Amino acid sequence: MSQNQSLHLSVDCVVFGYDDDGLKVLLINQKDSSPDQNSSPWSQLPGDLILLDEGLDQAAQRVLFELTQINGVYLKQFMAFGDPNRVKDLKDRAWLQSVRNLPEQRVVTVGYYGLVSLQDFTPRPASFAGGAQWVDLQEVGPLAFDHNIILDQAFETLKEQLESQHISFELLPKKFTLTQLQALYEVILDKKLDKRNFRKNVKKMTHVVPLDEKQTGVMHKPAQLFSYEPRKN
Amino acid sequence: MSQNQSLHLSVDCVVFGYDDDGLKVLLINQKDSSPDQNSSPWSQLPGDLILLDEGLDQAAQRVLFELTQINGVYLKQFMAFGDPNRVKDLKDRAWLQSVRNLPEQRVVTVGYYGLVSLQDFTPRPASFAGGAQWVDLQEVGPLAFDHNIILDQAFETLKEQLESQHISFELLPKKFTLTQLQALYEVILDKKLDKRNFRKNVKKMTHVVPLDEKQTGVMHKPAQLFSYEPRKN
DNA sequence: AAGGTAAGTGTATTATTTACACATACAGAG
DNA sequence: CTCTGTATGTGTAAATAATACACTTACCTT
Repeated sequence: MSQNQSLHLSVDCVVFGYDDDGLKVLLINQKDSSPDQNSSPWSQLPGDLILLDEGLDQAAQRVLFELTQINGVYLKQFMAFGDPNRVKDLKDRAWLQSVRNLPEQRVVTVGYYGLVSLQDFTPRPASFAGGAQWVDLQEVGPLAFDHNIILDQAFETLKEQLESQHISFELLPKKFTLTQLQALYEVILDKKLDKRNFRKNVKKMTHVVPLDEKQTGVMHKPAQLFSYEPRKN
Repeated sequence: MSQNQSLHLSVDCVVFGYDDDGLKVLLINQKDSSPDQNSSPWSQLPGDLILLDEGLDQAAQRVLFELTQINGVYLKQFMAFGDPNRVKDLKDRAWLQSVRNLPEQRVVTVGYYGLVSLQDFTPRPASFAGGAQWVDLQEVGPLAFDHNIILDQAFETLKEQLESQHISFELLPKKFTLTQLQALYEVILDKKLDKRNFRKNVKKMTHVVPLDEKQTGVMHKPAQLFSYEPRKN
């Protein structure tokens, strides 16, 4: 208790996005502001230090918005990462020096995961010029810091909580077909599901309600559209 | 990014203990080192600031040992608590001033929950003179800071993870009867279970193995003893 | 009008969960 | 030694949930 035990605290957001093309994660590119050339620009999860007067959930929302212009998505804390050396790796030094007052200071981060429907993102936020991009989960390369670990852990948590929490609907357009819902489950759980049985289960979910509306413009029998109506209780 | 965004980080341990008498939680009493009398000594969860060179899990183990002499228990991170005002309450000021360099500094805490078998704690660590005590979950009063919230959240997490992780065995003596195991489940889940069905399920758990040993000194049919043998795989 | 495409639907089979009652082994009392 | 009290230990039938599986329908295109 004698010396100053202060450190930095950040939040990192693992935002999953889904469209018919598969499951993506939102990454940003570090601005290559380092003077020397030998450090290539890494991708990383959107994250930054929290402000001294904001709560954690609030910080996650703010940071995500500042870095990607994405607003109001479902963000849920899933784990804190506190390895004393998690930001000490050589590869990460140059960038830290360019953006932080105290680049050597230890940083503990709180991980959040979030979910968005890519269909509802039309058109994409202009600010994506800023370096944010949706990367297919299969194609994520090495990230800055320990962000690969954080991403893996977030995905594990997503799988576990998919059925218990009502998460899946955040990943779909507001109006969706049961086939879309099923495809989403299949991507996340990584296994094929039986169409009939799946639909039987959905019928039990009282918060998935059919709309008076059908798919249009498809060259097959148009599907019934559904929406998610969370009941407060 | 302009000003210093350092803050304090602590760990708090919610250690559950179980004996035939019920489910308890480990609390410590703040030493009443305040000069003025009008601040009564609060109970709190064992917790303290982390050191700058230790990991979070490591910090949890150390802090728990320093405050209660309890060593090597299963401790699992469950949530970070970061309300900017969580240590700003009037009731907590005096104590903070007596133990911290920067009593006004914001503290974010990472919650861990842990489990011990009270039967295996015979006799109790001498150091419990230091003010640690097992308090029946029903009888926990108001705690310092936001520790009631942390406790509730830990208990929720315990319930959820009881079956998926192999947690329950940490709460029992090394040799236990199936009736003890069942009673534990009933306390945590807060519902009665059917004896036969419960035993059927346990038979499926390959890591619960019968010993060549029976209960002695009981005035009824002695129960088979079991132990928990985690298989590495 | 015909062909291509995904939507939508029911039933039989199997596995899992639930409900339920009596014989057994020991300790203590008489 | 016998009797009584007490918690242990065990099986089966009924209900519920999970799985496997194939054909008709509605729309679009050519």
